[in-house]
Amino acid sequence: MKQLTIKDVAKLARVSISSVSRYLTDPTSIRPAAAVSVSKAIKDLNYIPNPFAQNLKSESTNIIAVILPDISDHFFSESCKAICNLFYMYNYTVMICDTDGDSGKERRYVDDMIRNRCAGIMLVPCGKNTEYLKEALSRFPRLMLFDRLEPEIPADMVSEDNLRSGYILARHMLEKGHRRFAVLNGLENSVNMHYRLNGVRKALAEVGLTLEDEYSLINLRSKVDATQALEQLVKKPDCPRCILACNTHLLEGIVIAASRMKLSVPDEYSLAGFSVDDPRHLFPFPVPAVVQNPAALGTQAGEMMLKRLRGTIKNPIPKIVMLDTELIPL
Amino acid sequence: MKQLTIKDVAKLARVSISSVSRYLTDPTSIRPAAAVSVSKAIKDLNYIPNPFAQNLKSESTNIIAVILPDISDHFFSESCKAICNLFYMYNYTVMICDTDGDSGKERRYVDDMIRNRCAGIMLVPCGKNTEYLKEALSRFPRLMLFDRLEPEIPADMVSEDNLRSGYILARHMLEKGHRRFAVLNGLENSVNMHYRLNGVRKALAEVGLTLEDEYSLINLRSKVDATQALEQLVKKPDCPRCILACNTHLLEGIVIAASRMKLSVPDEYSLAGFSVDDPRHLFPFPVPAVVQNPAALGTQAGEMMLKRLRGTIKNPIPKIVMLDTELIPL
DNA sequence: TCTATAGATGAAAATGTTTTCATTAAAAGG
DNA sequence: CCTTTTAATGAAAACATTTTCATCTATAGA
Repeated sequence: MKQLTIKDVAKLARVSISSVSRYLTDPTSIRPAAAVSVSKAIKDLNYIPNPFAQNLKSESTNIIAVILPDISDHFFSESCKAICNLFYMYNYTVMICDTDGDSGKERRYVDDMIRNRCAGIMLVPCGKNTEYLKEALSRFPRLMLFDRLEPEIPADMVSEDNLRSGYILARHMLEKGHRRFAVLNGLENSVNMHYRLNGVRKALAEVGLTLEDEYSLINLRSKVDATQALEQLVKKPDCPRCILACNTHLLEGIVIAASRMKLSVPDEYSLAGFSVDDPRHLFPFPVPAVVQNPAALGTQAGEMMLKRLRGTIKNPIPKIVMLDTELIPL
Repeated sequence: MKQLTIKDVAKLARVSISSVSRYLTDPTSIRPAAAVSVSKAIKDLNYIPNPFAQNLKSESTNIIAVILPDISDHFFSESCKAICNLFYMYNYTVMICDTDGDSGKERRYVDDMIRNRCAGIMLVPCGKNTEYLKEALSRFPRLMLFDRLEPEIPADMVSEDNLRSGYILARHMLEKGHRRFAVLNGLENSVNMHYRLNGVRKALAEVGLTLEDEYSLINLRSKVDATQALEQLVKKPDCPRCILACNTHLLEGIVIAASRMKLSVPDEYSLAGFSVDDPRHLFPFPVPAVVQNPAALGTQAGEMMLKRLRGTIKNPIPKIVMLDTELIPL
């Protein structure tokens, strides 16, 4: 079965190929009578224009590539959903690529998408070997980053203000009277982890305190890691009574541990941290938390991309947007 | 800046266009000396073949479309990740489309992807107005369903065996001596919800029991709904002591409620249900659960698609695969 | 009624590839 | 050394569309 072409439509409608093409881009651009018969021919034949032939001329697609480390992470999947919803309204198609945190995959996806002439690329970099991005940007300027900042890369970026988030979280617990903290952190090579930890440190420093090395744990990779870490921590005779978990997974992990050990929260111990979802619905006892807003992040980043696509922002200098997060207090 | 074409490469390498094209598909198909100079020309010019021109001839892409109701749902995002990983190995690019459970969006995405000549479509139907799929299948046979069965649609399908899952879950609790159950269910229009509930009913029927209408709740849409529902339930004087939650979200919801009310689980009340993640890591007390395996589902479905794409399965009759789930006992 | 102008139309060129086909060059066989 | 076979090559056609340009038709203005 041969492919149906514009030629077949033209023949059936008894007009020229050009007229059919014109009808496709703007039905009012041809004689009404002709428009009717073209329209009928398209329906009758069930004709669908070949997008490759179209793109071959127009030299661009309406595909937005979203490239990120882990689509199964709730934070990213929520961001994605917001991005998809936004671009759906503007008739773009969103393509999500999961790099698994592998810089090789990331690079291949970026190259692939540039080759495929996508309209724009929204990237959450994995954080390793990001040098190639400079070269990619020079070939393809419609590339932006979100969630994770890469200060060296001259691209638009949208991120939550993790430094501030860490700061206000620690401030809040200080105001509650806590003086000694244990902090559970994610992977060492994560920019956001560093910003958050530095935020906490800054708040402590302001009141003349420092974080004890023994109680600043890094490279915890999962809920289970956090559960086990807390179980170990509370065995120590002088364990701090305020435990901060610097990402959602770790916070969920220590809440499970606390529930299991039947710790009295927030009386005996206080837990606090970062959470993607509202901690008031998520946990059995009160846990103050900085709630992240992945949907807002996705929407903001998407809107920035849209502006670039439409040339609303003429200034070619990269723009960096930091989003506020909200602290749900005790 | 004009686009760099194969012509430029040919000129620089002092060979014909055809030779360059041949080199691109198989470098050994031209004289070694020529191959070297073409290779050098490509590098020097930083030439990238135009995929639209390529596709225009070959009339297909290596894009797999995954269309599903909610990418922010952990179950689906895990499936997606598995699908992405699988197809990455085979040099396909995966395109994820979020329909938001809207049949209009779903339909538009399916049409879009067919128009864009994707290699295959993997769809989780939203369950409403699925009639259009028959027509779509007749135009485009490389369309399959996963996770949710649509018995009327003649397409390949891969799904977990939800009837059996509901059955073994209820069996397990019957064996533990329970006789009266409360069951919390998701949305009424979900096929899977019906299969699961019917599985539970079947197990009860086998020992001469029936589910009390008053304790079979449907249309619970979220964790919070489930939390509130359990809080109401336990107020009733004759509330069953075994509470089943027929999806992950609801199970998490009732666990939170039980923790808050400090119910003694599993002594005073027994909770059980369906869970995407291992309940032993997820909950503070023992909760038997049927663990779903979204990654396995994605991989199985992806492999079936791959077989169709390569023509390994010649039989055009749709194939239906049901995956086993595992019960993590008390 | 005739001319000027605007709008609609179709032929043909252009888009960047792959593939076919005829030709040439080289290698193998006698 | 000549013939046959094989391999490599380039010109040109094909792919399905958009766009340019010249032509034609009809309307408006005088």
